[in-house]
Formats: sequence, structure tokens, C-alpha cells
Amino acid sequence: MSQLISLRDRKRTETWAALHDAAARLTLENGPDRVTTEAIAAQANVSARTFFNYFGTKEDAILGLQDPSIHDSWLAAFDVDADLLDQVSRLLVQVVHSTEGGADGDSLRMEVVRRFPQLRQRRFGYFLKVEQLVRDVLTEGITASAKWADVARRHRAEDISRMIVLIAGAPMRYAMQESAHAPTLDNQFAALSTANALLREVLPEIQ
Amino acid sequence: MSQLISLRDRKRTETWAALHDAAARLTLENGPDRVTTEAIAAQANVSARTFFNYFGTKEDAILGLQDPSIHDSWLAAFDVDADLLDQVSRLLVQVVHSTEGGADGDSLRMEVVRRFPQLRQRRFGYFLKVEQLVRDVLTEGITASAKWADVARRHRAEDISRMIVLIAGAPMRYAMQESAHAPTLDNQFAALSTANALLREVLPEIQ
DNA sequence: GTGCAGAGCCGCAATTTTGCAGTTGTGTAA
DNA sequence: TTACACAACTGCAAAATTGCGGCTCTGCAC
Repeated sequence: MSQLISLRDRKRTETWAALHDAAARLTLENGPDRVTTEAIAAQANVSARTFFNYFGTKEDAILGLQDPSIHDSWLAAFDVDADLLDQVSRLLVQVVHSTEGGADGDSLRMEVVRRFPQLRQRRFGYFLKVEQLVRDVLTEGITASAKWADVARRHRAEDISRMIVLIAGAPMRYAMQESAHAPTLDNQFAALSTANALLREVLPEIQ
Repeated sequence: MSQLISLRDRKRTETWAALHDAAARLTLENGPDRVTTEAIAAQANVSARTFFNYFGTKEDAILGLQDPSIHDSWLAAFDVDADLLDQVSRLLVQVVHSTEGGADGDSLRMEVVRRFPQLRQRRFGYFLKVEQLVRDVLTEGITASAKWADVARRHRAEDISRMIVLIAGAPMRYAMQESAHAPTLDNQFAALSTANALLREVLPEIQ
């Protein structure tokens, strides 16, 4: 019973959470610059070296950011031949969401971001990785799609994907810039849907 | 600060204690035969395999027995040319004590032994290892001692040590047999000092 | 008694954690 | 300015943990 996930995976998750929690907690107490990776590791009861096995930078730990990854089920649901703007932006949202650690209701993270908005910048860096991932998926889809065969004859699939992801990602960038100042969950959602509507309105005009 | 021992050593000690604690606790609840190594490992939050990295047998874990080892300071204090009976039995006591985990006031172990005296047998097995260790030390001492050079000319140092350890260990064996029935700390000490006195009385008579 | 399941225990390879010795960049006291 | 401490971060090898397959033994249903 309760062997749904291996002990190894469970412990890895626990360690990740312990580090993020320690980082966020200590940051709230002392501010991000007065917290050392060493202190975080000590608080999480692991070595300083292990800290960097889990997070690339101190800020990632504070924010609980994970390397973006694409879940199989998202891939299965992805359809190049459907409304691409919709498909791609959905995938972008999913992957971006996957970079923000397990628990959504992580009030610690929200509090940290509220108090130290500078940290928010890190998300933009992550967004580049997210785009790369989604681009790869899209490129593969386009290459295999009959619908795109024509365009693909005049442009490389990589370039087509790059352009589409840029367009479909515009609302997310918009929302990130917007909510950087007042980074609450509500603000993010609001900004994103505003941006989506905006994009839909702008697109026909420029075609 | 507080880096007196390495994180590695501290964690090793903690894991050892967690396993012993889990083993003893579960044994008290269910009896030694109704506890599995797997349950102990789960309770201690490590894998079943790790259990056997720490303890050779389930009983060792329940009793908190460690492989005997000789501390450097004991070695330094050991003097072949002093009263050997005293020296050797002191060393035996120290090493035996070292096989019974860190915390002395481990009421859990005492309670377990009180409730399930069968477990006590395991100690006799350990005593053999303890004797072996002490014999090695003694052999080396005798080999290097001028005082023993004469006897060592007629007998192998190993054999001399064996005999001495047997004699010096008699009180401990006596005490272990005695206290097997009523295994409290007081009983052990009492039995040991009785046995020591007894030995001292008997020896002159048989020489 | 025969088969079989459960539990103790071990060997080994894969994964994770740790220690340690760097390198780099930055603030700051001399 | 120079010197230097300190903190972020990395590479690498040693140690610890895990998963897994396999072995043996014992009790129990058949």
C-alpha cells in the first residue's frame, strides 16, 4: 500500500520542498540578500552541495522554480491541426505552470514575491527555456502535418515554430510584464486573459 | 559553528537511532516476531535495504547492538605491564559497552529486554567478537612486552592472549548469564562486581 | 508431504548525497 | 588601488541509499 511512487521519488520531492521552504522562509525573515545558500541547506538539513543539485541559483530556490518539462498527457492533447494559437498558448501556460513547484497554494512564495518583486525577473529567464521546449514540440508537429506541408516547403519548420511561439507567447510575456509590479495570482490571470483578448483583436487587423 | 562532526556522521547516527528506535518501539507494541524488517525500515523512513546496511539482524536493531570497536583512547590507556586482569577486563567492559548504542539511558532497550528476554541471547554472540578484538590488542601488547618475553618464548602470543582473555572475561560471562534472567542495569553491575570479587578469590586457590 | 507464500538477508548496479577543492564576482577595509 | 574575505556556484570522487533480483528457511494450506 502507498507504494504509488517510489521511496526515492518521494524523498526527492521532500528534499526539494524542504529547500524551497527554507529558502522562502529565511528570505521572508531576512531578505534575499541576507540569506546564504549555506544557511538554506542547513535549515533543510542537507549539505550545501546538495542545494545546488536541486536549484541552479539561490533565487530559484526562493521562488521554488523548477526546470520546465512537458508532461506526456499535454503532448497527447496537443494537436497541430487545431487552432494553433490556442494549442500553443495552452501548452505554454501548462509548462510555465510546471516550473512553479508542486503546491499551488504556496502562500510562502506569493508572500516572498510580494515583498521582494526583484525576484520576479527570474521568470523571464525561465520563459526562454519554456519557449524552447514548446518550439521543439511544435516543430515536430509541423513537420508531420499535412496541413503545414505547403508553408513548410518555403520555410524551415524551426523558423515557422519560432514565429508561432513568439506570437502565441505574446500574451504570456504581456501578462508577466504587467503582473511584475503587482504579482498576485489574480493579477496574473487577469493580465493573461486581457492579453489574450487583445491579441485576438489585434491579429485580424494586421493580417 | 556546530561543525564538530560532519553532516555525514551526524546523519548516520540519526539513521541508526531512527532504526533502533523504530525496531524497539514496534517490538514493544507487537512482540519481536510480529515485526518485520520492512516495517521497521518504513517507520524509520529508509528503504528495507538500508536497514541491512546498519544492522546484521533484526534482533541487533531491536537491541541497538553495534559491531564492537576499540576507541583510540582505550588503547592508549591499555598497559600490558600493569595488572593484566584489571587491564583486560576493563577493556572488555568498555568494548562491550560500545556495542550497546549511543544513549545509555535508553529506556526503550531496557524495556524491550525486560519484556522479551530471549533477545538477550544475542549478546553472547557479540561477546565472541569483543573477545577477538581484545585478544588482538593483547597479543600485540604481549609481543612487544619485555615482561612477557620469557613466557612468549614457550607459547605463541596468540595462545597466551586467548587464555588471559578467557580468564579476564569470565566475570563478564558470569554477569551476562546471571543478568539474563533479570536484565536491569543494576543487576548487570551487581553481577559483574560479584563475579570480579569471586574471580579474585578463586584465582589464588587454584594457582 | 508437497507446494507456496512470507520474511530474513545479501550482492550489485544505479542514483543521490556529501566533502572538498576549486573559480568567479563583489563588497570593503587598509 | 590593492588585498582580502565571503558567497555563489561547479567538478569530481567517495560514501550512502535505493531498487531489484535472488537465496534460504519456516510455517501453513492442501
